[in-house]
Amino acid sequence: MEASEIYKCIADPQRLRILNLLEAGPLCVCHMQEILEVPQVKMSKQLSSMKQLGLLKAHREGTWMIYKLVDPVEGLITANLCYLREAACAECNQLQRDLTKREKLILKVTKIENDCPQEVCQQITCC
Amino acid sequence: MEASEIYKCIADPQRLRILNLLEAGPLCVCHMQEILEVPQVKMSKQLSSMKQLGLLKAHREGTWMIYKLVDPVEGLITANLCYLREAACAECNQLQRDLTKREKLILKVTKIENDCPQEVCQQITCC
DNA sequence: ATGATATATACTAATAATAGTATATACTGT
DNA sequence: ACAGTATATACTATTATTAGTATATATCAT
Repeated sequence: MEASEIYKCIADPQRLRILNLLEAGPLCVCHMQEILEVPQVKMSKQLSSMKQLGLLKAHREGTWMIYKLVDPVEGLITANLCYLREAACAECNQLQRDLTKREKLILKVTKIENDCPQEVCQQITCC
Repeated sequence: MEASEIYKCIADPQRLRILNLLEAGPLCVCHMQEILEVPQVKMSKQLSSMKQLGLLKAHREGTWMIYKLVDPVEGLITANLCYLREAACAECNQLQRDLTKREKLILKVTKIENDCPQEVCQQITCC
């Protein structure tokens, strides 16, 4: 994959946030939507463009679609996320907040609502 | 500066190449033009957009305009150039070739033609 | 089969980015 | 003042990206 394609992808803050979330583990669309507070259409279109680009893959679990980063993760993505998580800019702080929000959400849907896609809830110790 | 602005900038291979060249030292417009083989208008417009963004600064030396990276160089730029110079993709290889071409050109204009902007030719041992 | 939930796609409108041509400016040497 | 070189800008045409609304598909529970 060419570098410019990757940069074009992460030049959109929303897409960068998606990659940031997924680097921490797979997530289903509706939960990403909830974390990022973005309309469904936009979410879906961005995910599909990233899938097409070869950064993400998806599979279905019931009515949920679970997205994850392809393995191995594109090095340029990893390197930049790593850099940004330490850096100081509005967008960088957002990435941290998103990860926190993700933790809380997974806990909620898993332990409290008991309604979590298997692959997502596996990330916490209860199941 | 927000990360997305920087990514939008380097998402254009041409602009990335400019940053790559300038990280090795200041250069005047016409020499960058020669190295990148790009029309004057395009060169000028890209430089001015990067200057406006706050990544570059310029000063005049006779009829030449010498561009350089602002100091300190934006960390995200440095980190990415560093990564890409080691990486393997068409654009990454191009960056290496550009640096070689830059060396040769500076040598030519300095030693052979004896017609080099002071700040540029300072980079080689002869003057 | 029907309704509910989650997700994707088609289509359109709106906006932004790029490229090209022509022209302008700044400086130098004569 | 004039010609030549280097660079920048204005304007226009073209193309790409994004956003929004409506609609379609897939799965599940009843």
